[in-house]
Amino acid sequence: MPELPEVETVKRGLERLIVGRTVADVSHDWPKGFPNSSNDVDAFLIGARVESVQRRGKALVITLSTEYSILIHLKMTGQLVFVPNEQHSSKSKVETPKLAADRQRSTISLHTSPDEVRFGAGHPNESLVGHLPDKSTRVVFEFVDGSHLYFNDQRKFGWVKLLPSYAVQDDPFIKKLGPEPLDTSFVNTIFVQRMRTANKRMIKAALLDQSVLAGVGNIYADESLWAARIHPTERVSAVSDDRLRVLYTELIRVLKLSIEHGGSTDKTYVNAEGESGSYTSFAQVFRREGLPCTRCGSTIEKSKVAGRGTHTCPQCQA
DNA sequence: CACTTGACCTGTCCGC
DNA sequence: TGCGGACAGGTCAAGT
Repeated sequence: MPELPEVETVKRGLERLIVGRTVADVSHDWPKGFPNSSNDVDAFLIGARVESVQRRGKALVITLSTEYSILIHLKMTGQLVFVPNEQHSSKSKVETPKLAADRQRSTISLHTSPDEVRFGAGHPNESLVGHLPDKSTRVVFEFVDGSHLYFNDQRKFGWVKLLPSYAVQDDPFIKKLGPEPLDTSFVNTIFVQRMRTANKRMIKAALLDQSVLAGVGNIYADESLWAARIHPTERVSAVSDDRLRVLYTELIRVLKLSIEHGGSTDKTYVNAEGESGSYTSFAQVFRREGLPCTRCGSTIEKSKVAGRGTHTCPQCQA
């Protein structure tokens, strides 16, 4: 369930790994891979050089030298995995430590949230790279040097679009997104303003609304509300500016903390090669129902708010 | 207008 | 061991 920090992590990885590479071939035998475009796709992709990788909310924008851009949304189970050329040619060889290290660095995990690791919804990192493409692979980009970028999506909720670069900002999905929480211009007064536009709604619903602000999903909504001691069902209108500013601070803190951890999976996951799971989640409430609140010891509860699984401390967020 | 529900999907887990 | 059903959650569309 990639949210802002996970997508940001992927963006940074892709920036390092695919910018400057030239597309040699693309296979996209999938309705949501480049819909509404048939043979044109190849014309604008093949031979195109990757100019930049950007993130907008939970979406990725890959800008190409053909003045076309690829817009990608990972939704729940999307992954983008880069596999360098050596992976294929060395498949049957005994893997050297150096090769193993290269492989670790080249793997970008989209299954970045702690629960994904814990509950095994994703591929274990160590076995993923050597076995691609697999049955969840929807789109494959091959670069001229023989490396590949795989778009995998178990549940097919995600999508990949190709559109002229000038049209990205007018794409319906991009167009309705609110401001980026981590922009330097997104100060606490802006946050309060944005939240007030959803004043009548439950505060969790407001946080999740991508048009209020972009990038917050279920995990960081729960985590930031817990940190700010605000109950998810509280109406925004019932929360003072002061408390909203606290929420702002906690939200930014949680998002940045997660990015520092490589997008909410810690290094255990990325470095999972042969190392047993000494993984520890930084999450304070998310998927911790039945466990003690780290702040007061009360038992974390799970309920449904705005149609989503919601985790709260009955004491701290009373 | 605000909110809920269902749809989109598939893999996993739980209870019988 | 198998099987049905609940569940996961980002986003959109339709219904209340």
